[in-house]
Amino acid sequence: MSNDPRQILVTSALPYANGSIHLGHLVEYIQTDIWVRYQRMQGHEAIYVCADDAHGTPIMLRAQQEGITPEALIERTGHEHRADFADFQIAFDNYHSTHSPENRALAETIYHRLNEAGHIHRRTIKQAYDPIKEMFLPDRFIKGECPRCGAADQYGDSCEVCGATYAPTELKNAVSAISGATPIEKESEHYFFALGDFEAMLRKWTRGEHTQSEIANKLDEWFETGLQDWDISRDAPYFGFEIPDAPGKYFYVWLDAPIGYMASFKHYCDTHPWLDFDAWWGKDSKHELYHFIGKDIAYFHTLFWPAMLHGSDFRTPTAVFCHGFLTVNGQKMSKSRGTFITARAYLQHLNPAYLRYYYAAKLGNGIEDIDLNLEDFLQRVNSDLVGKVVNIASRCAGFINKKYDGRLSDTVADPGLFDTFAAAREPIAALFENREYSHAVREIMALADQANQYIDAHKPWVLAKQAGKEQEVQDVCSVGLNLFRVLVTYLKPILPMLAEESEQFLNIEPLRWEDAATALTAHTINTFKPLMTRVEKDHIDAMVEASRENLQPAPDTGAPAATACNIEPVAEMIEFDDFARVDLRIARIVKAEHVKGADKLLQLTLDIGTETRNVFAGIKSAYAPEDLEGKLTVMVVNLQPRKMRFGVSEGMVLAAGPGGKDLWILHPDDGAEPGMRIK
RNA sequence: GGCGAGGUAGCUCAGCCGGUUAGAGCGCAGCACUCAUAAUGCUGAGGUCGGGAGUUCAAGUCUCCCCCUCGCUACCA
Repeated sequence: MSNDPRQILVTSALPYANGSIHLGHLVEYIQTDIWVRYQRMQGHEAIYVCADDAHGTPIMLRAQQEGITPEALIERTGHEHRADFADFQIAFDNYHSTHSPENRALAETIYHRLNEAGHIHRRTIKQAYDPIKEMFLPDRFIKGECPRCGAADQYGDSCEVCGATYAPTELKNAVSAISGATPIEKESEHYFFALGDFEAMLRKWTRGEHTQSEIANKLDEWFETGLQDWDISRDAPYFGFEIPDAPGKYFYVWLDAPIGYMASFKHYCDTHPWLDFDAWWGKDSKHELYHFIGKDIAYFHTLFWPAMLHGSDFRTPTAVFCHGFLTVNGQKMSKSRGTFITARAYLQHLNPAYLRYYYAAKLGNGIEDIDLNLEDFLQRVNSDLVGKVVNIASRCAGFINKKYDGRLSDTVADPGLFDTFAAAREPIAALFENREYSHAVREIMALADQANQYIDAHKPWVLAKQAGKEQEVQDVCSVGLNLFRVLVTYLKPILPMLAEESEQFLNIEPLRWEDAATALTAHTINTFKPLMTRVEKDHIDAMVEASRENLQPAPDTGAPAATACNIEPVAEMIEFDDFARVDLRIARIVKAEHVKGADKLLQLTLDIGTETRNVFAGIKSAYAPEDLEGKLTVMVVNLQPRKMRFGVSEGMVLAAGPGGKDLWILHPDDGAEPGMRIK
């Protein structure tokens, strides 16, 4: 493994400055960090940069909601993010912000170059506009009734009840989620990036082993669909960078976000003058550039981003590495289940090393999702790390410290076994290099088993009681500690803190990968202190409990739930006959149950006197099934049955409220009976 | 609906180009040991490899159909 030092620039995706880092984010940062630390241990120059993604409508609105400036918001979030990452030992060389002078300059440069080369087009488009807020509305900020199934409170792009997709303008009774006003259509000139100009280049690039095969497949699909122009401008008011010579037009947040990688590196160069920005980002750069991202943003990183770079005379990435999503206990992270766990909530209860190890033990180089099974997490960490690895040091150190003054033997008593351990550094290195961490961990733990078997076979505690066996005891324990040292070397990218404390214990310089090749002999170590304690079930439970949200879920992304106090305007007048067409009845909820796979639905069985109806109602967020059973409510009985994903809904129950927890179904006064018509 | 990934022991996962009685770790049971953070070692139980059909001398491993899970997507990036 004595290759020439490589120059490697590595990035993780930029977290959005609108929310906290959570366990899902950390999959990526831990994955990247392990890779970077591994490269550094190999003696390569690996520079790891990241930044907060600070622009866009959600940030602007969130700041307004809190009554602060966007700058203040992103400043605060930036501090929070940095602290979270630092505590998880994510070893960024530089952590910057997309709202920075470097990013502005680079975004402008790239834009100018693309524009001069004719890759920017201008076109007037129609968009929904909030006349009160005086701003254009992104799809997610328009709510209304689904044009297909009539479900209320749907976003402007798609219906979460029936799955229909549509333009925001098709939404019925649409309102701005920001002001509650009815959006109007308004024209505006937008700027587009002609992605199609780069099809040939992109086809070549994506075939060149710059992406995983799964992503390459996906790209083929996108090529077949055809590459569309990309809308890269947004109208004021917008928190971002104004487009040069285009007053009132701003770069779309996704335009300057990846440029943030460059900006962060540029900022780093300014304090590290021996680094030449152009040598890393220039068109003919020989250095390596890697982006670690989630599979959800592959489109941006494997199409837009290389095209933008290529079109503006910068280098393209060496590779883009995608990973899957995180599930907790086999399900999507959920606030009500307490599995939506922020980095900070985790840190308040558990050691970050546990999570780093567990993720490593599950991460491969594919794009499969990984599951954090909390029960498995506890057992795995305890038995592997505490029971196997740390135990090796623990069971040997006592003898060496007490009987031999901390002195290791002059020779390696079992060179064959040590060589087995040392020789593993090459295959394990290859696994780290290829991001096959789970495989690497398996190999390392297999070695740990061998080490324990060795100690068990030689039984120093028995020898210690026999006169004349002093040398053997020292030898066996010295071998054990040497094996431990090799294991720690291999685990160091994953567990830097454990490595550091072990280096202190072993009284050695920071371990490099090649140190695994040679043994420590005739060397004095320090007293052993427990290097890692067990995961306590109580702590996991406490973390989950603390993360469980019983109250109103906080608006974490997208549209703020600021509509609660907004009263919809009165709809247009109708005749009595129009109303009479709607057949409303008193119904008794005889059964209410969860719908497997549905996020928002409850399945209700309603007695309307003459028959029972099966109705799916989007009220799961507000009601538990058991609270509904037996109650009377009001339903529309002559609504066309609707085939839904989970079955046919034969009517609808009436409810009011903005959604989420704030949803209330109607109850008649005492005395009403199922089947009675409401008129 | 389309596409992608997946469905292998209780749990988490390996199984490359098809080839002997299907593996690992954890968990479980028994035994041993007591140096070690009740850690470790040995032994064992436990799987018709989602279901069905096919190709083959031979199929978790290839083909087709079906079922289930997850994700993306549905003119949106």
